[in-house]
Amino acid sequence: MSWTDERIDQLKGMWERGLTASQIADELGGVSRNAVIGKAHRLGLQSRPSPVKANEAPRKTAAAAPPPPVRKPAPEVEAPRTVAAPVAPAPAPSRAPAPAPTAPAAPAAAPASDDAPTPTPQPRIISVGPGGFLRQGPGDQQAPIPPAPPRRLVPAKPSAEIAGKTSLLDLTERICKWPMGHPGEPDFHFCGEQVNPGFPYCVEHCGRAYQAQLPRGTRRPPPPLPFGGPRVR
DNA sequence: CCCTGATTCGC
DNA sequence: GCGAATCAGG
Repeated sequence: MSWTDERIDQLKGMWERGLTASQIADELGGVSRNAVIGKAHRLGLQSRPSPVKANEAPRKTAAAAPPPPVRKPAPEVEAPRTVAAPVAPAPAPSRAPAPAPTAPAAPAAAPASDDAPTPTPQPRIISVGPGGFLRQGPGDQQAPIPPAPPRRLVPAKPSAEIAGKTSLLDLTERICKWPMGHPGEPDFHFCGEQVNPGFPYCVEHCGRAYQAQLPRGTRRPPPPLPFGGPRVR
């Protein structure tokens, strides 16, 4: 895979939205986590909290000059943002339910007397597809991208139903991918158990996913539930 | 162990 | 420019 403009845009977007390099990597596909990080840096994307780069000059109790394990005389080029200060813990504004008071006045009694053209209320035909997805007609296409982000984007908070559940983004090679519920439902999630090594599911769900191959001619045991069958929870 | 991002360096 | 290998902290 190569870094097409499109893929680079995706990378930028996800990186800025705070997805981890791993997530971005398998979202894009065809690239490794390292590739994503490498590309991000080459693009000059802002670095993010790294576990390995907490502070700058942590001179330990080494009395003598510490042996310079320096691999390379790093170019002194450095941003003027010299925050040599003793890493004061930034006053992290707790994400409390504190509504931004600076929010532009709500359009409560918005004097709509302006010349806004009446948004012709056309009859909308909306149907619900499998899984609860809304079907859109050709004319229902939204503008490709909502106009400039109104405010700082905050990672979507998981809905209450899904809290603590295993979501699509949580899946890795060692997490059971057995779906719980049905796509489109508010509480749809994945099993999330430790995987049965070598399989995409945990031991229990492997038992559900795989049937032993029986010798020809033998009578089939209890038929498994058909996929479209009664919902089992 | 798993994860994370940063950096280096051969290609 | 690319990304595997490596490093190093959580």
